[in-house]
Amino acid sequence: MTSRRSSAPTLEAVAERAGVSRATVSRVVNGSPKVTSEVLASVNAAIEELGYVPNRAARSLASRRTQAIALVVPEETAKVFDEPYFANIVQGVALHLASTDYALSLLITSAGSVQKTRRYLLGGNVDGAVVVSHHEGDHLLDGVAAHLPLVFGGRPFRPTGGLTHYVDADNVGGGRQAVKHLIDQGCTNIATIAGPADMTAGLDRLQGFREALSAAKLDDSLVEHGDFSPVSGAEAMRWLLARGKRIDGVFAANDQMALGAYAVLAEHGLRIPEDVKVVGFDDDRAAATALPALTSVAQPSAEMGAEMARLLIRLIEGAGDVPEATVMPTELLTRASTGA
Amino acid sequence: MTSRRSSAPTLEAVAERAGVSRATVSRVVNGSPKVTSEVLASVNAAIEELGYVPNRAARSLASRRTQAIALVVPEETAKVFDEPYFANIVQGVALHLASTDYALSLLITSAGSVQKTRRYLLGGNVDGAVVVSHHEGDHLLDGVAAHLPLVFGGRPFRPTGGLTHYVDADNVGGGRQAVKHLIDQGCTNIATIAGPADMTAGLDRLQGFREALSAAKLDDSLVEHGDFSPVSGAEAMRWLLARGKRIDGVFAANDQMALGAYAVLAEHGLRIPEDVKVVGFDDDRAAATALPALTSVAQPSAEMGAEMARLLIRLIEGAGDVPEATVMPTELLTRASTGA
DNA sequence: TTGTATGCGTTATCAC
DNA sequence: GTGATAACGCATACAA
Repeated sequence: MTSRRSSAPTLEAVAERAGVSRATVSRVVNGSPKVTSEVLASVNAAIEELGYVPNRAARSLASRRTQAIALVVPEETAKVFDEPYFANIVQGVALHLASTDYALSLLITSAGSVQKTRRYLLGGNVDGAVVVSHHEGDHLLDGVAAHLPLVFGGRPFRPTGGLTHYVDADNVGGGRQAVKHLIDQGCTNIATIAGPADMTAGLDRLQGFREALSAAKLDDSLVEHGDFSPVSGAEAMRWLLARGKRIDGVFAANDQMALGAYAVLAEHGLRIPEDVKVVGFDDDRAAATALPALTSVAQPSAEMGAEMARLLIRLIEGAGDVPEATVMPTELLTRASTGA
Repeated sequence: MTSRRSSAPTLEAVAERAGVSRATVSRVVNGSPKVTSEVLASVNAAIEELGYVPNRAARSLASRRTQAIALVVPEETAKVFDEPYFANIVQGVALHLASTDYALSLLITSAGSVQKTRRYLLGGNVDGAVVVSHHEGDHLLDGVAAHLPLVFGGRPFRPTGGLTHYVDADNVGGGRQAVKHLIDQGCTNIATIAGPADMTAGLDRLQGFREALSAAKLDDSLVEHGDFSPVSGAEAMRWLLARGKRIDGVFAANDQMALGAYAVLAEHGLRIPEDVKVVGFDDDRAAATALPALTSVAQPSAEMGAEMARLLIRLIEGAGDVPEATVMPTELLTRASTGA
């Protein structure tokens, strides 16, 4: 049996204690400039003495603002919460919000709870939402953007009429960076294990691959798609080798697929990095501990989370100059797999 | 410029549309049994047509309940969010809550925001909280338990007078399990790299180590403490070897330290598992991909998160039979490091 | 600068 | 079973 909370002191109690009206207390609490320093002091004293803390529900009801934002994560994503990427996004968002006055509601949306999520978002529970999703056809939020400020993590698959804002890593640049590094290391026959065609991150990285090769006037036809899983990476690598062409460099759209390829290369008696150099993407935790350690393109996921939160708050507070797209720089971490 | 939300339909609008009073609509919304099926139908129709969704702030203000719970995570913990343990706890809590009517507020508490967190919790923003912490001296929540139902993740360091409930993994049993496995594999000189002395998880695992050795009448004096980091594991391993006694089995209180020990064993020309068998704890993602793959004790972290949420809700809803301690079973995953 | 009065959208206590 | 009506705790035009 736990004892129940003794009803908290209200604004009115503070008003009486300080000998002023409720309105004045409200002003003090909300930091209004129009209040005498004397009154301010006595009110603050009363607040302190009573341990007053404003009731959010009441405040939100009266002000029509909730001071809360939602972080929407699809269940499939949550299940792979151990992908550092998502965990870091969540962390970044939460950490930034901790320095503001906004609370964070974490929403995990399963296939069956789409309606529930929509209702939650549209039910005036939050002032805005950060959405971390990435698949095409997430109609989940169709129309919501018209009613609620939204910031997406990752470039949406299709343009959404100017009212979606998003924060993305520079996937094209990262892909370019990765492939350029392979070229610099002497590779001339470079293949890529691309991501699925329904995710912009995969497509953008592939484009980076093409741009780098085209700039160096090298062949860019060695392309196979995977679904970001290790087995799909192995599979793709098998197909690439089956083409019979020489391959001395591989750029995988993520580390998991790169590591999947490791095994297949070994099967074929190809050594990394002597025979084939490999670069991944994401700087998965497994990258550094792999043998050989995997060179990878890192994206600043925690910072991206923080940036999403920051932009959302600006949108909520009515800033008119919030950029539709925010692209954050990637970083190439060279390791043994490219002979670093 | 995003267009603003067109004020949502209120309960009153539904009432008018259905030709009944607001009270009746409220009853329908809250599933009261005292309502004619006809009225119920028409009200539901109106709700559907208007796309009505109740306003939480108003509801919470009137009912004095928030239908929200907080998940409190200390910042240091958040920073190691990539420890699967915490990510899984968060996931477990969030996923369970998704099947209920409760919303989840994620609170990351930094050293400087302790007061803010306390205010949030005591300010009637939530009906209860799940606290994932584990260090001694987290006075952060002193006294809060008296006002708000709380469920901790992990056994609190000191008893708290009967009003704290917690969910923990069977760390003692897990430690016992790990060491017993080493014994079964033929080890007779077993050492342990224990966790810090101010964390119950570490202490409990150490106790499991002692119990298993004592049951087998083996020496249990080979103990060195680390702080759960890889370097501390390496350090501890060095000290253990420096004692000059033969060691053919090592139980590390977590995988990170076990992997730290890997390198030191190699330096000393000791092979795993031929010369020394190693067992870790947590089933960190790095465990399976390590070379050799690390045998480890896994704890059901996602399930623990779900259980915490479940218990908290029962507390909130006044159940009197909620157990103070809930201990969840661990599982030994045998891999190459113990010659499996 | 400060106080007064009204409203925010629901729930809950009554009568009917 | 259903409908008025008073809270719930705070913000905010408006008056002073």
